[in-house]
Amino acid sequence: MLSSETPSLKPEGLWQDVQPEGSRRLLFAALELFAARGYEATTTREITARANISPGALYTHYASKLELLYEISRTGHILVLGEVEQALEDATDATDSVRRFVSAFTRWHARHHTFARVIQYELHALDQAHFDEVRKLRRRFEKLIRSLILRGIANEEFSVNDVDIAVTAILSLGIDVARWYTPRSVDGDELGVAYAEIALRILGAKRPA
Amino acid sequence: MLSSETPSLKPEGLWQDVQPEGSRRLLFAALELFAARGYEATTTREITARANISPGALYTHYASKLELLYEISRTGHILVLGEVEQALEDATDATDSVRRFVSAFTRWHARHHTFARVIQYELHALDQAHFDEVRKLRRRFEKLIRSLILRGIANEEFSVNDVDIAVTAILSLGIDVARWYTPRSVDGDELGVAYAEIALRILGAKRPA
Amino acid sequence: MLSSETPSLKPEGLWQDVQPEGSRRLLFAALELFAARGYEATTTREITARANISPGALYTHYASKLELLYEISRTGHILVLGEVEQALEDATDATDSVRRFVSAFTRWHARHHTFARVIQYELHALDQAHFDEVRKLRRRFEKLIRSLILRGIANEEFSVNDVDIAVTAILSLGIDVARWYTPRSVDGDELGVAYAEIALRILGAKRPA
Amino acid sequence: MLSSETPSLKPEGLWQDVQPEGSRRLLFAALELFAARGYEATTTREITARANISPGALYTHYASKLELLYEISRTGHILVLGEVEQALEDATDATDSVRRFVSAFTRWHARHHTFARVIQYELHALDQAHFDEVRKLRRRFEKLIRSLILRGIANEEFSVNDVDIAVTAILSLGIDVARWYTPRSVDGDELGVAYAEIALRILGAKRPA
DNA sequence: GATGAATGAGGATTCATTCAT
DNA sequence: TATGAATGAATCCTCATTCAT
Repeated sequence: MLSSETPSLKPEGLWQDVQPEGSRRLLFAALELFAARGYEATTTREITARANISPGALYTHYASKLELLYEISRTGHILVLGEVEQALEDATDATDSVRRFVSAFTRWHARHHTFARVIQYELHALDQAHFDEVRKLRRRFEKLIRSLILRGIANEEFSVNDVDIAVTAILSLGIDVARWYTPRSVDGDELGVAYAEIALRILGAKRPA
Repeated sequence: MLSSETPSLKPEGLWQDVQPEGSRRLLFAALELFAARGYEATTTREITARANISPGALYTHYASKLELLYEISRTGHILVLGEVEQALEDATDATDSVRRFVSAFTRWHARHHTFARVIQYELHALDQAHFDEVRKLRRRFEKLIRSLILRGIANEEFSVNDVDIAVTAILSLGIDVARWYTPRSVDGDELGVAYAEIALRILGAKRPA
Repeated sequence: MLSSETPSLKPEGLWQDVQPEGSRRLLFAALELFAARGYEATTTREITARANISPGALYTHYASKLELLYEISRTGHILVLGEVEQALEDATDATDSVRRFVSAFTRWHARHHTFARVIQYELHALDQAHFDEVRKLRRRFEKLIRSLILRGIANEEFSVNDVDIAVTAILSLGIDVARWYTPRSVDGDELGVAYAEIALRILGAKRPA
Repeated sequence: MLSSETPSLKPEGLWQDVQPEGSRRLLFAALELFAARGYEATTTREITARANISPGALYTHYASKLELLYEISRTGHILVLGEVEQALEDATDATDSVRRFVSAFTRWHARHHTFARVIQYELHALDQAHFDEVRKLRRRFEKLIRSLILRGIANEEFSVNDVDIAVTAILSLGIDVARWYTPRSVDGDELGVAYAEIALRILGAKRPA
């Protein structure tokens, strides 16, 4: 029932170089199950069954169920970051940058809502060391959007009451997409565009259009 | 260690009429544990230990661990709804209404972030029937904010591109507070005020102040 | 097959005050299985089956399989020590004392060879903390026999080349009984008497008889 | 950490003709691990890792983990027997023979305490057929020392109450060395000499010196 | 011979729930 | 109502062994 409904737009080339194949299949299986049921509600047997390998074979590839979660979390964060950074490459002013950031960030969370659900809502299961690694990556999003906002304020492109709250709100909107999004609701691209517009409104951008 | 850190501002009178006392203590214990560890990662023994009763006694009060989650989810939703509805009582125009709605909704999620975490992120564990009950309650928030927005548009108080997306974004901001909020970050009241302002910007309100 | 062959002379009153009954039955079951197969080769399911309880019930009584081993080891050492100390109560000179020590020590290892096998050969499985506890008890045997030997030397009852080696050899003889003894070979009492005689010979006792 | 502490005086030429090298390395690896942790607590992966070969390669050399234990047990017994027999070659009377037997037997157990631990305490894991093979070898020690004692009694060199018990005690002392010996305690040669003396005392030898 | 991914039965332990007291 | 011993299915993980390469 899981596989048929949501064909799960796999990010192109996702984990394509993970070898051997069993390792890669485990990542995909765990990703979809963690997203659907949550980390603790997913059993290792469900994962291996979905990956078409025996129960024990999980451990020839990963040290534990938790390591699988960490690997997914880590690569997930790197993927979004990559997408956002790429979107920012040809940006002009702060307004354009924020638009690009928000639409890329939002679009990723919509398109890869399965993946996004895991990296946004299953981190609590990680142990401290792994959690800290992931947190470092997460901080980069915050720094990035904050610097764009500050630039826009300096330029007088934006008019913001409280920078911290603006940062939080803009990231929050994108992250929460993972919670409510289903492919039926909106197209990811459209949502990205609409959310970029919303972000600019939040920032009191002078020329939002 | 759980109890000391976050004194968990108990909503005044929360569950005050739940009898006998064991039932009430179980609700509080489960609430804090579900919030801290998640539903599946919490054991019934942890709950009963925290409630100072024997493991078996849970079942003299509730039919199952799941019923405890349902009871928490249900009352949680009713509480927010009550708070929001009360805030709307003396509202004037759509702008004032949205401000009241968003600041009440946000403030509740901040002050009762423990509670909010459970009702926003642990619903997946409910069975279909109970989930549907809760969903009915959740729909009321959506209907409420949507009607306010539509009124503001009709009044020409607001200027909105896509109503669905505006509804989603505004609720999203409030809900996501449960994920990131800690008492150290901001005061719940202030956050409510700031988020109300943000909501009005999202809606393109003519006189946001 | 285990239970029928060796009726396993239970030390009178052994664990008779252990409550509840499940705990006591587990001790007996584990004792016989650890003796017969070794700690690692014994499964918790074998133990619980022999104790006539369900697999999970082991953990209502003991924290782990290892704790069961520790409990057996600890009480075993205390039992031998008690028997030896009691035997020494009415001792006269060093010669008499050594005779009483060795015959009690040896007799215990023969009669309770099942028990003895566990406390002499399964200690390697204990963790450091528990092992240290048991080692403290073991040192008391060494101190005890050493003090008797030293007294006999001072009295000129004994004539010994190397006290350390004599201590080791005498304890060694008794301990090794656990390895080879079967009820068919010799009676425990007779063996005790014969080994006491051997010990006195080792010590070069003047009047061994 | 295992290898550094106890350089494990390898019996000269031990397994020197075992070919190919992987087979020999496996024997050494298994020997040290079985001695340190016990047979069941040792995994085949630990053995192959220590032997610097892949997990699967064990099975190109031996049919099973158990065969490795058997091979070690068998050769171990043959080695001690060889050493004892060689020591007896130039023996004169029964007194001299017992002295040579006991000191060789004891010295071997001390010097090769690692090896000795395996052949004395891990036999329980063998299957019946292999155990019987080993038992045949073990009987030869008993027969040998018994014949020496009987000769000494006939010669009136010795004065013994119970031959069976004397045989058992003397072998017992040597075997138990494997349990307690560490290179720090005593030198193997000295221990052999001291234990030979003790054996002669046990036998009531007329001229022990 | 050697590799290392894969197997699958079985290991200790957990845990929601039951039930005699 | 409450207890706490007991249940038994399920959990994560291990491990001797196999086998395609």
